[in-house]
Amino acid sequence: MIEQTAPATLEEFNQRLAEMSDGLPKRLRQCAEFIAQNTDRIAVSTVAELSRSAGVQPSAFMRFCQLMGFSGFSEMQKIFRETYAQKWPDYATRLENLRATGDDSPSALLAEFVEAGRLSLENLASSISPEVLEDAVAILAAAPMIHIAGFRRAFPVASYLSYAFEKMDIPAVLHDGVGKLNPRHAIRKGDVVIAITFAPYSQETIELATYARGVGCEIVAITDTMSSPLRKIDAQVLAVSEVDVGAFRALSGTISLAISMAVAIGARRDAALQ
Amino acid sequence: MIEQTAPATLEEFNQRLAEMSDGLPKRLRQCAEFIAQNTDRIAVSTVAELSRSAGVQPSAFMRFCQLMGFSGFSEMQKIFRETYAQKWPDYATRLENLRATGDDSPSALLAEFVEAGRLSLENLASSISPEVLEDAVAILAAAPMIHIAGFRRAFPVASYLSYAFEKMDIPAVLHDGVGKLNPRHAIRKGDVVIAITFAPYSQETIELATYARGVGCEIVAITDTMSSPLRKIDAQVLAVSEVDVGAFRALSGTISLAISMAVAIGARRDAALQ
DNA sequence: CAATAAATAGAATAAAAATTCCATACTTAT
DNA sequence: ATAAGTATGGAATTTTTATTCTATTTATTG
Repeated sequence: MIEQTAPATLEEFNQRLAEMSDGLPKRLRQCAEFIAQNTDRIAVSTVAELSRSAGVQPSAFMRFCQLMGFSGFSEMQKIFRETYAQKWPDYATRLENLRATGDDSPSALLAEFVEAGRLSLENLASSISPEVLEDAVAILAAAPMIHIAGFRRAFPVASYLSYAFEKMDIPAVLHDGVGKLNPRHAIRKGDVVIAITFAPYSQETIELATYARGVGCEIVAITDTMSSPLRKIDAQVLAVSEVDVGAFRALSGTISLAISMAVAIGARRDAALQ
Repeated sequence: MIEQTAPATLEEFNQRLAEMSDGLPKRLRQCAEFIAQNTDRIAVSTVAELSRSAGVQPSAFMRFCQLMGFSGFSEMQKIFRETYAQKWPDYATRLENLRATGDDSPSALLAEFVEAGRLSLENLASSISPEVLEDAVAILAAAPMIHIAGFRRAFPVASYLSYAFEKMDIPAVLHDGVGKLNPRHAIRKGDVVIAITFAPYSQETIELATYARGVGCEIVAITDTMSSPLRKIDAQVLAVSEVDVGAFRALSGTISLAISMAVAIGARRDAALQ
């Protein structure tokens, strides 16, 4: 055996695989070829599965792992599981570590939020179904009046929606709770309500949505995946799972979803006028 | 226990998770919440790893799997390992797919905003200097009172800051322009103003900041790189360059910066009390 | 065409992981 | 305040998975 150091990254792994695969005996070559074409399966398969798919014995596959420079299959699998896990790091643990090292500098925190934001955006891209979004936009584009409800940490999202609708001359009311006025009289049958709330769900939003549903309004909900009460009132639910940093979240995903929706509604209305 | 059929797809899984998570005892709720936010790690982790990250015992985690309708963890893991292969052509491709559904479809727009948000966050991470941020945090942590000014599209950021400060018991006032009252009388020497504005710069924010500077307040500005008027009044400037999509922007970078700053200030104050 | 080295298959063993079980702590209702 | 019913933590057990060993086959070379 010539090489001793194990590849530590995906790049090194591929390079190693390429260098190695000349002049390999039959079964080992089978392994190399199979892996080259199914690299992604390493993370989620067992030796037995992979070797069977490659048409070799488990022991042959083990020898292949060792030739690649790893002590065995588990060590090789590790780099693939970690590469995968990098995209979904465990924030609870990472914060724990950050605190442990005493590193609560503002820029370390910023890095956390940036990373959390990026993750939320990636989640969003894969979790929002085009159909559900399309339905929500269709409902809102047809609304004579849009009511926006979102308090506490959902309020920034609500206010940005309100800003966007104003810019595009779309009739919308932001229910902001100023003066503790009861806003219900403004909600009429046929209007549509955008309700934004996350656990712990704010009572005002739920009540407003429930009331509106009662008088025959459609509800578009921006909420989280877990047990949102808005699911129970037959709302069109857009689920966003934001990644928290400590007790706060960056809202990146939620705001992106909201603004996309607003712009899509604007475009839909413009089209309808022509 | 009422016997339920196990979810067979990701959608069914999420649905099940949502309907289940009401009235769950503590540990099982911890499992549910952890899994809701870390669904993708199921494929590449062991029960021991997941339960440790969720802060529960392996046996609790097993009970959770069974409540979800599976015979055990392995059966649950199976559906994630099987769908893994389809997810691997990952983020780039998913965005591609989202875009492919049509040029002005809501999901294509969403893809644009997601991408813009990611770019902004990357920019932010590399363009904010740790020293400047540190200075801003130091100034704000020492302030007897923080005034927050941000209107129009900066208002969501301002309101989120206000929310965060309230949560952490930090004295702060959001100058929101309700009732067009003149807020200046509330600004006293020694207070600090956070001014948030982007081109085209809103007059109210500039005026407020200028006035405050005049009476001896320090100013922390969140603004864009180009020739912001706030640079002229000797403010501590944090520059964010957001990427626009059409006439709108996703605000991801700005909000992430703001919330990190707020949390850092909170930590600094807590430390000072001990 | 031996003689030797390399490669392989399959069984045996070791290690790790999942799953179950049970004593104990906690809730809830009376 | 107490008993009945749940929920929990931790250890014990079972199952699965990785790894090693060895007899046998296949290739290589003088």
